[in-house]
Formats: sequence, C-alpha cells, structure tokens
Amino acid sequence: MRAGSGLANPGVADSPGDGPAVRVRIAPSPTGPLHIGTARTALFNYLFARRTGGTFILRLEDTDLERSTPAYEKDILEGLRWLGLGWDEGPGLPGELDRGPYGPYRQMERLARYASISAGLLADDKAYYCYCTAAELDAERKRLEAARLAPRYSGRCAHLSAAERAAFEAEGRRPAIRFRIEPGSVVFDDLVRGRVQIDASALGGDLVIVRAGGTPLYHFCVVVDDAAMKISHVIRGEDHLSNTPKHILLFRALGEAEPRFAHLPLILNPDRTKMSKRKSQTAVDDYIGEGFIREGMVNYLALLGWSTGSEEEILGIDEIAARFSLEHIQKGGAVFDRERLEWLNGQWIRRLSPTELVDRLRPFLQEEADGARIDRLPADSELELLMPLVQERLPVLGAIGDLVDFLFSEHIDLDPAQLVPKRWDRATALDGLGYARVTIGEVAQADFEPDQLEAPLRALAEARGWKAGDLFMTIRVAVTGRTATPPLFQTLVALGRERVLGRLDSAIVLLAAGAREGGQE
RNA sequence: GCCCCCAUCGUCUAGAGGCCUAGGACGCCACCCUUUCAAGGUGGAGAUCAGGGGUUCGAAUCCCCUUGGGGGCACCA
Repeated sequence: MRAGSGLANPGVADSPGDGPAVRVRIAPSPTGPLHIGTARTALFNYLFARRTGGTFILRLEDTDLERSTPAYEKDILEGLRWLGLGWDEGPGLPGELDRGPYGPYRQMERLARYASISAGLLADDKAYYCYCTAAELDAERKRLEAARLAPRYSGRCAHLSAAERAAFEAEGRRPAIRFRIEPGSVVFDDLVRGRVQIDASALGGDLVIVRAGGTPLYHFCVVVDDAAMKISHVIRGEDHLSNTPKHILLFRALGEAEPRFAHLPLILNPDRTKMSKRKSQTAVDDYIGEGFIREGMVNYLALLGWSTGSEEEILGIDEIAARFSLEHIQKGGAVFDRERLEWLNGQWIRRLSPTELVDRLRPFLQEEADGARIDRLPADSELELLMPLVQERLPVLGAIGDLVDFLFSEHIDLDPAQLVPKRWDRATALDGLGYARVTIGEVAQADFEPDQLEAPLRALAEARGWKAGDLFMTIRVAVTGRTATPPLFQTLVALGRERVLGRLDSAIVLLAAGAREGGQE
C-alpha cells in the first residue's frame, strides 16, 4: 500500500476505501501533438491521484507504428510537464530510464508480455487465428452497410479446422488473432454515469487483438497494461464508454480484476461535436505559443466538466486538487470557450509577480526580436519597471509586442490620419504637436517624470482651449504609432526625453507634408 | 443501420423535492472611474430548467415517453 492516503481523506466517497491503492494513468498515443482533450484527461487523473494520495502513471501507447513518432512523444511529455502534471511512474522521469515498479511504460517495449498473454488466450481457445484479409473484411463491411446493418465480423475463422488453417498458411496468409466475444450482457457502474449495460451482441463480433504483422492492438494492450500496472480507476473520455464492455470481457478472460471506470464528458467544438483539429485549435502547443500560462490553462480545463460545487472559480492546481471529486463531474459535453480561457488567463497573469512575469515574457520578446518587430532585447531590470504598465493589459503573453514594441525599435509606423483626434482637424493637430514639442522640450532631462510632464501639458491644453484627452491622443500616436497604449506619461518616461522629442519632430514633419499634398481641410 | 450516453441563460456552470419569482462566471449592453487601451466598480438584458405525461401537499431536482444532440461500432488510439 502506498502513502496513507485513506487516513488523509476519510470522506472521499470515490476512493476505494480499504481496497487497493488508487493508481490512475494517462495513456496518450504519440500520433500527434498533445491535444487539449488529452491534457484535460491527464489533469483529472492527476487531480484524482493527488486528492486520494494515489499514484499517477504515464504510459505511452505507441503500437500504431504508422503514425507514432518520437517527436510527438517528446511534445506530449513536455506539454504535460508544462502544465505541471508530473507523473509518479512512467517514461522520462528524472530517475532515468523511464522505469518504475511496473515498467516499461512504453507499449512497444512490452511486446513479449502481449505475445505470451495472447498465446495464453489462444491456448485457452478464448482467442483464435483469423486469416481474413483486409480486402475481405472490407467487402464484408460494405455488404453489411449496404444492407443497412451494423458492421460486425462474421466469425468465419472462428472454428477453422487444422486443415483449413494449413491451407490458408500455404496461401501465404498471415493470421491476426481474434478474441472471442461470448454472448451475454456486460454491466458496470461508471463513477460518472452510474449503471451502464451493453449487450455483447452490440460489440461488433470477435475482436482483433493482434495484427497479422504481430503487433498488438489498443483494446488488448490497454487491458493487459492496466491489469499489469494495477490501475484502480480508469478515468478517460466518454468516447471510450462504448468500448468499455470489450475491455471488461478481456479483463475477465485474463482472470484479472476490473478497475473502476469514470468516463469524462467530451470537450466540444462550437457546433457541439467532439473537439477536433479541423474545427478548433486543439494542440496545447499552440496555446502555449500564444502566451496562455499554465495556471490559466489548468484552471480553465479543470472547470470544463467539473466544478467545485460552489461559486469559487479562480483556483490554483493545489486548491483544485484539494477540492476535487468525481461526483462533481458533469455528464454532458462542454464547449471549449476561448473567451473564458482568455479571461481566466488574464486573471492569472495579473497574479504573477513582476519578476515572474518578466521571465515568462522573455520568450515572447525574443520572438518579437526574431521577427524584427523590435530592434533589441531589453534587460530584465528595464522590463521589470514596465510590468506595472503591462500586467493588466495582457490577456495572453503574446500580446506583449503590441504593448511595448515602440519602446524597443527605432522606427515606428505612423498613420498621419491617426495623428488627428476625432474632434480636431489637421491644422489643430499640427498646432498641438508643435506646442507639445515645446512644452516637453522645456522639461529638463532631470525632471523627466510623469508628474513633471502631466502638469505642463494639461496647462497647455487648458490655455489653448483643447480637451486634454485630444492633446494626449495626438502625442500618444506621434510617439508610439498607436492609439492604445499604456498610460501616456509613464510611456513618455519609458521612451526617454530624446526619443520623445525626436518622434514629435518626425510626426510634425509627416503631418505637415500630408497637409501640403492633401490640400485644405 | 445498431448500441450507448446526454439535455439549466449564447458559453462554462450552481442546484442532489420545498431556501428557486433558478444563483455565479465568461461574453454582451449601460453607467462610474479615466489621457487611450485595459483593469476595477455598479447596474441591466439573457433560461416558461428541451417537450409531454406521471409520482408528490409540493419537482429544475424522482419515474416514463417523445424530441433533440453527441459518442461508439477498424488488423487507429
């Protein structure tokens, strides 16, 4: 038994009580980048393990040789780590060589085990060799489809004689191995949905568990491994609900105890179909690339299909783990709402310390530099001063460029039209910039502070009968090239006296040139 | 086609028979704050709890049916 978790959580109804220790797993297949749905499933497993004092295991289901790649494997591991979902057993652990008491945790390294177990099933006649070719099976499926019948294997290799098998072998056919689905009804108590009953006749006939090529298939591996790794709770997406009876039948055939099952509601596209790459942004990497932070992502994902049962919602992963319970999992699917994710992300960005925020922003600034949108990479000390100006303006870290690029590049793009506030005409803007140039020029380098700038500029506006906001806007555009920026006076200080004056001069020149060409106004 | 699951504001959800003339959050709309943009504050619109039958003194909550939606049915995972 592992850590005395039962003692720590006497009231957890989901826990198996005095039963076996809680062991849960996330079993991604490295056939694509880490998917939002996988991340959410991993998170729920992680939370359940933490809540119950159980063990969280990572296992790679890499038996699809066609599509699995080391690059995807790396992406998935890094993504899970990025989210803060550390696993207790599995590949890539600091301890080296992926082990743990039940390894290896990569299915392609467990082939011997699958082979011996499938041999056992064959010996017990719980499985048999099937010589049907892909083309034959395909034709059979099409025939059923045309007759508007459910696709299902006929079972024509279920009782071959030795002579028939020999004949197929002589033809050069290589057999797959099929598991016999015996008639009957399979019932299980899903921890989220309650009692589920499915008749074996609806399972599509005898199931291929080993390919003709010899590699094992998912439904088989998942059961062999869950049994071998002593998984106590299988927490996974609802898309596996209908497959569960197959797994249960396999557990029984293997003489292994069945784990408890908990099927999570699906994450949906806006049209309420299962979230897909085609209709939604599904790669966790892409969200990281935009500047979503782990705290926001975890908080959002946890609340997709689960709730505290109260009105709390901004919660860190430990707070979530402390409140987590399978009972509060929603049954219906949940549409992925990016707006809400952004809001939550902004909430967490605002909670970061300035130094922490600088650290997280650095890669995004680097990207700005790489893209030549800024000329130089600012130093940490310089950035820290800026944090109060940008922190509450960042829904995602990737928005940093738009907020500060004018500070770190010598050239800014100016749209002359934007230099003229709505209530003003071009001549007034020219006037405003001219007077502002003089006023700011009168503020000495030593006095170049927000308050020292604001007072005289407000006085200027009043003296000329302008609304201060209009004057500030034309200055803002002149020195930043943008109409939306952090507060003006702090921005001026961040830019520095010389650059402010230089940009005002350039703006005046630009506007004056436009006035000559554009005629009267 | 067959099997399974699901169903509260546009979205995420609270709600486990009376506390609900259904609460919160995102988004949206106003107003306040304000030099812009944000942030923050206040207020508002927004759900006949999919529909219909029951059960009950009483139902969003329990049961049944209908409708709608989704998922699964590979020598993919």
